[in-house]
Amino acid sequence: MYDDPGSTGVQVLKPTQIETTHESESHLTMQVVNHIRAMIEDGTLKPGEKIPPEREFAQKLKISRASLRTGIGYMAAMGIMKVRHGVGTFIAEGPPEIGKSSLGLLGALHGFKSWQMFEARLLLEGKMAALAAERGKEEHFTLLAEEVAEMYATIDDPEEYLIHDVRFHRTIAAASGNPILASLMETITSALYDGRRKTVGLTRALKDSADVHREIYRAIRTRNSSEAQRLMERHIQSAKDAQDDEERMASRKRKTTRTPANGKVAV
Amino acid sequence: MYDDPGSTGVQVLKPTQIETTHESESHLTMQVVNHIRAMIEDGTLKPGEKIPPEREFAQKLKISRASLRTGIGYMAAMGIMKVRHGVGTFIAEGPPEIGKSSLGLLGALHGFKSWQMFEARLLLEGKMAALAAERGKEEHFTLLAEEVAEMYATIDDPEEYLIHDVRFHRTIAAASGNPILASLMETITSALYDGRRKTVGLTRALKDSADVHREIYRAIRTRNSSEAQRLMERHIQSAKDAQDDEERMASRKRKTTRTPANGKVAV
DNA sequence: GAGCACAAGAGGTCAGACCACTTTGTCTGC
DNA sequence: GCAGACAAAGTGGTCTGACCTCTTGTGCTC
Repeated sequence: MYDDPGSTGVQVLKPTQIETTHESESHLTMQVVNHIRAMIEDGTLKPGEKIPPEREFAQKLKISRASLRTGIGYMAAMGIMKVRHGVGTFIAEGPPEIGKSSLGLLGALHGFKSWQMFEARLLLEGKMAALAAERGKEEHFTLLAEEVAEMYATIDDPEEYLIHDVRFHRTIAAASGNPILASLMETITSALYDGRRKTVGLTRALKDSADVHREIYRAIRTRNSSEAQRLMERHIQSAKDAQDDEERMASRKRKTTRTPANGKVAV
Repeated sequence: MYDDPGSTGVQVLKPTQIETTHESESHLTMQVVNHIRAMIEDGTLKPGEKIPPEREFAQKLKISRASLRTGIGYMAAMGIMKVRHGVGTFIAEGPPEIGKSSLGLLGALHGFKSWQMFEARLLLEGKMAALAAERGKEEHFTLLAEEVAEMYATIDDPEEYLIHDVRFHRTIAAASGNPILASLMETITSALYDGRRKTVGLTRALKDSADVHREIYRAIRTRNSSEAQRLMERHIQSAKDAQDDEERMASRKRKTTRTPANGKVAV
C-alpha cells in the first residue's frame, strides 16, 4: 500500500509513524486556531458571526497581523471561516464541508476517478436515505415534500430545478441525523460540481428525475428505510450513467451543437 | 435544515446560494494553489518531493514571499503539503486525509458526536471490507496476513500492536480500490484519535482483537464479501462499545488506578 | 427622491529585516 | 583515528509598517 516500495518490501516499522498526524503548522498558527476554537466552544463566537478586525485582533492576541492571517488562512482553507475582502472575517455557517476543494486537489495527487466519487456517493446517500426514513422528523418530511413540489413546478427551468434538487438531498442528509455523513457527502458532491464542471443536458429528463425524487420521498415518509435506500442508490446510479453517457458523447464529438453553457449536474 | 430559521420558514430562495462554493481566498492565494496543482498534474512535482525554497519560489512566481506563504499554508491546511521548519516544504505522501484536524474543528462548530463518527466508520469500513473481498489482489492479501501475524506477535505490546492494527485497516482500504473512501476513513479515524485522546485499556483483550482481525482476513481472502462486511461491522461496533464503557467508567470514577498513560484507541 | 462621490473600515500585498530550527561539515581534543 | 563540540549555511517563522483594493454607508447634489 502506501509505504511499500517494491514487491519484496515488508515491514519497515517506524513506530512513530502513526503519530505523524499531529505536530504540523507552527506554534503561532495553532495558537490562533486554538484560540478561535475555544471562542467557538465557549459560545463567544457562533456560526455566521464576525471576528474582530485583523489589526485589532492581532493586537489582542499579542501577535503580528501576519501571523494572525496565517491562522485565519488555515481555518479558511478548512472551510471553518469565510473571509470577505473589505467586509470582514466570519465563522462559516451552512452545510459543513470537510475541506472544500481539498478533494479536488487530492484527486490530482492520487488520481481519483469519477466512478470512485459516485461509488462513495452511492454509499453515503444510500445510507442517509435509510437513516432519514428511520430518524426523520415531521419537519424534514415537510421540507422534502416542498422541494419535490418545487421540482415539479420548475421542471422547465433547469437552473431553478437544480437548486431544489440539491436542497432535497441536503434535507435528507439533515434528516439522517448524522452531520458527519452529511459533511462527507457535501465534500464529494462539491468536488463533483466545480471540480469538473460537467455539462449535462438537464432538460432531457427532468420529469423522470422529479418522479424518482417523489418516490424516494414517499419511501422516507412511510419509514420504509430499505426501500428508500434502494431507490436512492438507483437514483445515483442513473445519475452516474447519465454523466458517463454525456462524457462519452462529449469526447467522441466536440461539435454537437448543444452544450447548454456552464454546466450543472443533475443530482 | 441549514437555512431554516423558524417553524414558519419556507423557501427563501436565494438562487445564487449554490454557487457560493467557489470564489474564496484571494487572487494570489489561488494563483499559488493552481500553479502547484499544475506542477503536480503535469508531473513536475510528485508526492514526497520538495518544492523550491520560499524566497526563490516567490521570486519565480513574481509575488511576495508573504503571499506565497499564504498559498502554501492553504494547501498545508488541507493536508496537501507538509512544511518542516528548517528543512523545506514537501508534497504530502502516504494515506491522503481530506482535511486533517478539519473534522475536529467542524465538530466543535456543529456538535459532532462520538457515536456519529462510529456510525460513519461502520459504514465506510464495512463497505471497504466488502470491496476488498471483491477486488483485493494477492499482494493485499499477503500484507493483510502479515499484519495479522504481527498482531499476534506483539500481543503483549499494545504500542506495537496498535501500529499493525492501523496498518491492517489501511491495507483493507487500499485493497478496496477506492482511494476516496480510504481518505474519508482516514479523516474520521484521525479525528477519533487525537481529537479526543481516548484512553482505552488496550491490554484487555488484544487476543480477541487479533482473532477478529484474523477472521476478517479470512473472509476477504476467500472473497466472501458479505461475511467480510458483517465481521468488520461487528468489529467496529465492539470498538465503539469498548470506548463507551471506558467513557462511562472514566466519567463515573476519576480515581481508578488504571489509565494507561497517553491514550490510544484499539481499532 | 434618485444618484453619485467620497470617506471610513476591512482585508490583500509588499518589502526587508531578523529569529529559530536542521543539517552538515569542519575543527578540536582525546 | 575517532568522538564530540561547534560553526555556518540553508530554510521556514515572525515582525513591522507602509500602501493597495474592495465594500459599505453617509451625505451632498441635482
